[in-house]
Order: sequence, then structure tokens, then C-alpha cells
Amino acid sequence: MTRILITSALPYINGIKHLGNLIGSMLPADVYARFARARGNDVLFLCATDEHGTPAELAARAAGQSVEDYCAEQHEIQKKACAEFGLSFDHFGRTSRPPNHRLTQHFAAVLEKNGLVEERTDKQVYSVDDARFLPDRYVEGTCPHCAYEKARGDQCDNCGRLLDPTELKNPYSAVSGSRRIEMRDTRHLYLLQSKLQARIADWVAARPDWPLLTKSIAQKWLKEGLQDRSITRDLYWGVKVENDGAARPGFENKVFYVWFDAPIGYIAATVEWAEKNSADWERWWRIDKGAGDVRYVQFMGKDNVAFHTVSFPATLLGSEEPWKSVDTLKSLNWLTWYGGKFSTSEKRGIFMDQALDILPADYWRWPLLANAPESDDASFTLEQFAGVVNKDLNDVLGNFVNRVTKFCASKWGEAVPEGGAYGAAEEKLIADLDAKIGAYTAAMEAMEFRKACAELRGIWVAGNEYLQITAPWTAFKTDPARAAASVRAGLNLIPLFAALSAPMIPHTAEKMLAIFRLNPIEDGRWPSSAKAALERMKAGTKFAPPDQLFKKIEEDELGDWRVRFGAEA
RNA sequence: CGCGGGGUGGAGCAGUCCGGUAGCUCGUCAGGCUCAUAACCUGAAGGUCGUUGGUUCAAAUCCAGCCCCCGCACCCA
Repeated sequence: MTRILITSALPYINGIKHLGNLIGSMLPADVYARFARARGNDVLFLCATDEHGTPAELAARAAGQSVEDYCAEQHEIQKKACAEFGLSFDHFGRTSRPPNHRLTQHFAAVLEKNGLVEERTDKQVYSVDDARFLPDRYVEGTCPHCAYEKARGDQCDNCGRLLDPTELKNPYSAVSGSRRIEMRDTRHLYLLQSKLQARIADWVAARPDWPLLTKSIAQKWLKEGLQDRSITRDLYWGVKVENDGAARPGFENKVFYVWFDAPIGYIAATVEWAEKNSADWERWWRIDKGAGDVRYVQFMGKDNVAFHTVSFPATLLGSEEPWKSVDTLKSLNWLTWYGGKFSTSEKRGIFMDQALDILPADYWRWPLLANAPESDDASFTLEQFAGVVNKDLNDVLGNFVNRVTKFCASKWGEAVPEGGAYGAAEEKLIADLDAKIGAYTAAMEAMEFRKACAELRGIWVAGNEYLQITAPWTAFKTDPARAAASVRAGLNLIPLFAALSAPMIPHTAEKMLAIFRLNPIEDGRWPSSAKAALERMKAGTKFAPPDQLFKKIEEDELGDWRVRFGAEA
């Protein structure tokens, strides 16, 4: 048994996440966590909402709420959607809670003590009417290159050129529209990452097994040379900048940058979990307190990789304290909506709450995983989605369970039939399944989810093939005992398929186990051999034929959704 | 010449590291079966692997140039 710490990138608090965010980190992390638990490992799976920063403040203002109330409400909304999607977090925390504030203060203090923090003066756009400093992207104006009137201070969306906010003509605040803006000096704390270059390079070099995407992003940053980064911002909402518990002089109206405190949120979420469960968080995070044998796996979208391979390690390594750092890092590309971006403002794409309005979680989990953006950005289309649901879930898996249970019920009743013995056909099935389960397990271990889905689908197909070959409906007429053995094997495939499918489609797996009144935890363990699995449900064991596990997506539903979600088909 | 990823039958992808008859799913067509949700099983058609040139007995795979698509380039998460 291995102790495995699993974290998913923290979803930002600002509104419910879309399917791209879900498959980008939380869903693959959940699959891996469920797989790891089923194999008997001691798993701690954590996530949290990332709540600080400018967007949260502005969204709260737009909603007419205090930022505290806004975040509390949004956190509950996201927590509920995650739970309904079957994301099996041991704890879903909040970066705005005291543990994260305490830990962030702690890291800032030790980094400064180690000579890795210094104050510097920056120039930043200040909006007089908003009474706040504005991040570059919140300054808009006319692009000096293409005359586009709504260019952002960091980049023009029309011509794509990178800009400095001072270049904009007729600049105004994107927050209020006010034109009374000016450049002001502001003091900030800088983390001297340049001093950590060699240590981080060594740390990365010690992790040769990282996937290509992860490695190339990390090495790119190292090759360019690590830059010192500002870790504070002129904001109200965040972790206060303090010295020994009191406001740091000159930093009374500043907070730590959200990217400094967010990854610390992984540790803080563990603290929250420990407080709630009277557990010890340090044995998961401190090498000196028993975390030496922990394997730490992080999941994230590619936009997050630099922060997890360089910035967060800089915080941990720079502390000179024995913190656990990531061992395996799985990064995914983007899921696109018909090749373009999911967009909240333009109502393009499907968000987690809307998805669950339409169909249960497993209908989404499977197509998302089977089409996970692992090697490249992948496109989500309703047409492909419906095709995968109808074919894989409904026709291959759902129909298999239905046909074998229905046939048995009609000929022998609702109990595993007696008689006959397993022979050559079953031996071949067992050999076939063992090979396929081996390949599937290997893909899961490697966190290659797309491949894993293909393997799992092949396992389901093997069930249909087996029935086709032994044809118990024909054998029943001449050799009922042979037919009984065949159906017994077919019925036994149901709990086997359930256990194997549970990481991907946990709700359906539960239904499949419930056919035999089996328990998803104890009876859902990862199978050791197909031979044992086929002997599991003995003759006479009662079962309850289920309702259809899935229903097909019809063309008219698809048409409605295309309109509702802005599909371009 | 900013960096990275990608361009493979109608669609979506694997194979590229370690050159050697181009593979999977969907779709199409044909056959089988009739237990099941018009489902399932079997087979077939369909690709000169973005492009040009090079290395080699042999290139999707190695090298060089070019074209196209996507993402990132820090104070946006």
C-alpha cells in the first residue's frame, strides 16, 4: 500500500467552471484517485477554490455583494457541482480560510529570512475614480497599431500585438470607464527566483519521468532564466502583508499575489481536512513528520504548468524547510468548443451546472475522458459527444448488461443459473480479459486516460463477443447446462466491469453492483484476475435486473442543445 | 527568425523517441445473429501520413527549408 497525495488545480472562484476546466484537471484527478483507492492505496485527494485576486473583487462588485459573501456563495455552488459530478475530493477547501492565510504568512516570512524577498518600486496604472490600481488588462483604450478601440493594456485582441498600458490612446478603466487614470509608484515585495535557478533546475532534473508537455514548459522557463517576481498586489481581498502579525509598513493596503498563495492552498486544504477529521496534516506534507513515503501527484491544465514546476517549487525550496514537493505532474491541453474557446460572456460552451441539468454526470465523464486533450487541444462537439454516449455507454455497455440479465431472467429467473461447467470458451475469455485488464491498468497507472478509455471499451466489447460466440439462446435449446454456464459467466462480467469502470463512471458502476446488492467500496476493489472474477457470483445468487443504464441522445435533443449552447454546426 | 504543441482515409485520434508491408473509434457498405435498447458480432471499401528537398536498401518515423492551425509570452487566472 502506497500513500498517494493527489491535488487538482484549484478552480478560480469567479463563477461555475465549464467542461474544459473539468477535464483539464479535476476530472482526470478524480479518475486517478478512484483508481488508486480501488487498488488499496491510502489516498488523500484535495482541491479548493482559489478565491483571491482582482477578478473576485470585481465580480463581487458587479453582483452587488461583499467579496466575502460573494466567495462564500460561489464556493458552495462549485462544491455542489463538483459533488454532483462525482468528484471524490476528501476535502474541497478555500484559499480564503485561515489555514491558507497562516501558511502564506509563514512562507513569506521564511523566504524573507532566507534573503529571497526584497522590496522594489514599480509603476502601475492607477484609476482615480475607482480608487484602485488596475492590472494591465483592466486598462482599455485605442490600439496604437491598429486603432482598435477596445484594446487591453496587455494586448490588443484585434491585431494581437503586445502592449504596455502607457501606449494606449485614450485609455480608460475597464472597471468603471473612467478616463482619470495615471501612472503611480507602488512598492511591492519581489521573490528573488533568480537566486533559486540552480536549485530548481536540479529539482526538475531529478524528475525525468515528467510527460513531454510538462518537461518542455519547465525547461523553457529555466532556459530563459528565472525572473524575480512580484508577489504582492494593490488589492483589498487577499492575504495581508504582515511582519510578525502586524501590517508591514507601507503595505497596509496590499495583499499577496493570488499566484503566491494559491498553490499554498494545497497544503492549507490538507490542514482544513485534518481539522475536520482530527487527522494529522503534517504526515502528508513534511518529510520530517512522516511524509517521506508519500507519492504526490498533481493534475492541471497546461496554463498552470509553469507555476507548478517553477514558482511553487521556488516557494517550497526557498523556505529551506523539508516540505514535500510534487513527484508526478499530469498536465492536459485545452478542450475547445467546436475548435474555439469556451466563453462565459458569449454563452459559448457548456458549464458544469448546465451539463447536469441535461444529463447525469457519467454521460459527461465518459466522453470527456475518452476524448481528453492529452496530446493536443481537443475539440468538444455535441455531435461527437452524442455519438460516444450512444455507442459506448448505451449500445456497448448498457445493452450488454441488459441482454444478459434479461435473458437469464426469462429462462432461469432472477438468480445466477446452476449447471454446466466453464470450458474452452471461458478459458479464452479469461485469457483475453486478463490481457486487456493488464493493458488497461497500465494505461491508468501511466495516467493516459484516453488510451485507458479505449482499453476499457475493448473490455466491454469482449463481453458482447463472448455472448455472441457461446450464443446461450441457441445452446439453451439443445444443451441447457452449457447455456447456464455461459450466462453465469456473462452475469459475472457485470461486477467485474463495474469495478473496472468505476473510476470513469462511478454512478453507473454503483448501479451495476447494486444488481447483485454489492457494495461499491468493498466489492469494487480492482480485480486481481478474470478467472477469480468469473467464479465470484455463485449459482443461486439472486439479482435484480436493472432499468436501462443509459438512454440514447436523440437528434431533436441535440438540435435544442446546439441552439442553447451556441454550437456552430 | 520569441517559445511550445499540432497538421495521418468523410470525422476524431494512435503510431514518430528505438526507420522496415499504415492502426483504432465513429460514419459508410455487405454478411451473421435474433438474448438484448433497430442493439450485438463478423467482414469490406476508403489514406502516395501538410509541402519541398536530403540521408538510407528502406522514411509517417531521421535531417533541412517552407506553408497552415492552436496555445503561451508574467503582473489575467
